[in-house]
Amino acid sequence: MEINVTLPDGTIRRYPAGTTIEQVAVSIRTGLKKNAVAGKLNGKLVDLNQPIEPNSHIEVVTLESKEGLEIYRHSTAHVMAQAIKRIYGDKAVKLGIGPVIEDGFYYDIDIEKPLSIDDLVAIEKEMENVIQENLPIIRRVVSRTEAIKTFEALEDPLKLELIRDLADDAVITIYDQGEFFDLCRGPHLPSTGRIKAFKLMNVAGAYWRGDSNNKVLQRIYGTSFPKKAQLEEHLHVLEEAKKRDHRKLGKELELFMFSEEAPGMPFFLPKGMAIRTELENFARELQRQRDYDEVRSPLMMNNRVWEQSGHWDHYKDNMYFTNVDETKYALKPMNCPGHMLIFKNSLHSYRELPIRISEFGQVHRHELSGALNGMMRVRTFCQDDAHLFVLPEQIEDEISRVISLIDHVYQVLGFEYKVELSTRPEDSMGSEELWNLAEQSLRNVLDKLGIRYDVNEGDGAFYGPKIDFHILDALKRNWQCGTIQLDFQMPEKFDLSYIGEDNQKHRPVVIHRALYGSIERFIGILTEHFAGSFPLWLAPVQAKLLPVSENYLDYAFQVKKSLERAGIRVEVDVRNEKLGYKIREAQLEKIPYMLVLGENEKNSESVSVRKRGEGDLGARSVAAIIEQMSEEIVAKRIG
RNA sequence: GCCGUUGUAGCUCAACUGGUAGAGCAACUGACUUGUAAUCAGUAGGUUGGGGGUUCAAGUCCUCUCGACGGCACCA
Repeated sequence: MEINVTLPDGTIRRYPAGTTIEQVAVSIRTGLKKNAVAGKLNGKLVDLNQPIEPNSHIEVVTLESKEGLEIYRHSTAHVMAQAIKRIYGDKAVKLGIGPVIEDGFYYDIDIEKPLSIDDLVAIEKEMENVIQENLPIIRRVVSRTEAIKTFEALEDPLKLELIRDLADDAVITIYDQGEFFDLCRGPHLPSTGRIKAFKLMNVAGAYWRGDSNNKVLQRIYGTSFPKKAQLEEHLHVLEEAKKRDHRKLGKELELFMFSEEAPGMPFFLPKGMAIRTELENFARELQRQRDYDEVRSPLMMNNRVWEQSGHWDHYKDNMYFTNVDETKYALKPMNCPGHMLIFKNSLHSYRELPIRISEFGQVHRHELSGALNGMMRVRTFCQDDAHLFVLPEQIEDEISRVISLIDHVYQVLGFEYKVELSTRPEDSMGSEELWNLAEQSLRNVLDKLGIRYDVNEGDGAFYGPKIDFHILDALKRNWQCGTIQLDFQMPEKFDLSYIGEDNQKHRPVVIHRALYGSIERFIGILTEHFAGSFPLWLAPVQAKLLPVSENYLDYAFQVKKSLERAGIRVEVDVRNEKLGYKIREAQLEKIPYMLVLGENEKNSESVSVRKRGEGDLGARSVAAIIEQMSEEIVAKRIG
């Protein structure tokens, strides 16, 4: 008997009943068999040896597709589990889950012996054996009782828990490969020999089922690729990321430091401070043009303010407290309450609105010790914060203005970005209608501006929904920076009002927003994005003067003065060293412009220009180089 | 916070199973007077993160503690 199936290109083919997906693949193109890892039967992923069904839609999944790669990696995870069981014993190793993740896979296992990186080598070796043996990977449907019996015999409580939680009507499948089998939905590669390039990366602790009340299992991370070259490339990218690590570069370039005396609290060194000041002034100027008023509020306020704002209820676990003359004070974790007090300091007419209050506000948040990470996750940081007090009918217009401001900032820095809308979280304040209204206004603005966005359910702030901006750095990593949050709660809590046209009191709406988010973190991101080679306008030292010998020091200081008068940050290498040596150092410091000064230059009021990334540009008059650099700085040109 | 790893000179790193802490760079001194990625010689630099313990003897072993790193959990 023959049956009809439809292929992705719409053609209908006839095959004998019982034909497998693999046989279909061969019939389409002989070369396809080599690349095929699984199939899709009516849109559902299945194994290659799955027989086709009458009148079904058939697709062959190859290694080139995302799904194909995931199957490939999933099977690699199984091979790893098998190798671990072979080495440490079937019953000594309890298997948790072993899913595919962004760049590879992991398997969570419960095993007495703490595994270290060194143990991974032995596991990799055994994996090679499993691959060499080229064991067929075979799907087997089992009944619930059969599954339970199987894993009871194995004494694996983790798998039993997973089985217990499967839906009543779930089809339970076990995949066999040689002596090894695992509870798994599949699909899988047809055999272990298909795996060509893999590497185990790391071991770490991880809570069973992601719950911190559960036991900690050992998680082994690995990755695999269809081709050796792809694995090499992946490892190379990881190397590159390591070289750009802002903690390493921050130390080498003397941007910032950390001390045991203040964990998670960065010290800005002069060079890092120069970058920070530039970033602040950039934002400051843009805000000045957009009618923001800059303020500064206290770092610490009476605890009753935080009780009033709701921070005490929703945020106290992350706050620092202290006593002042028997009164409880708290270090601010956010700037909003301070700005509410400023708004309340005077009476406001509807004519004044919108009022835009900005602050480079230093906040403190007690992050868990294990969460700290360089400048990326700290316990004190500066928010480029602002609160806009607006009339209800001004909401959408104000928000779109902020969006265009954020867009401008990211464009100048050369970042692509993605937008996310975060909605009401579980632990939220205020009525559902107000939340719905707030979420709707944010959607309206985004839709009106035609901005593509993802929705992040339940990820809003406790006082309101938000639009987050995620920038994409040079290594395509995602960082949440800018944010716009709509807030109907704070005005309520602080009883804010303005006098309307009708001479009555009305409640304003508050919009919280930040462009960089945390300046500390933003500098960390910029450091990695530019690999320490900051664009001229941000570079801590914009030009380094390199006198060829001590005889030209006087001339160097004269040129330095000229550059400084033009507002250029400049240093002179006064050391008694050879030119090559000075160049090497300046190069390692990633200085954008090196200006060499010797006899010729001194005689002609000029400098020899060596530009970062371009090399020797030849001589130029002092006036000309000032002109060139100033132009580049003002334009905020990137590289 | 949890699991694991880790901490040696300003920096980067050595010191076999317990047996006198060492190198390069940087710093300092001197010579050289330098032309596009490292001139030469010399000098100094340490309670091995901190406390306690085992031992004839501890950088090394045990224990407590602090920091950092890789994850997990958390991230208003």
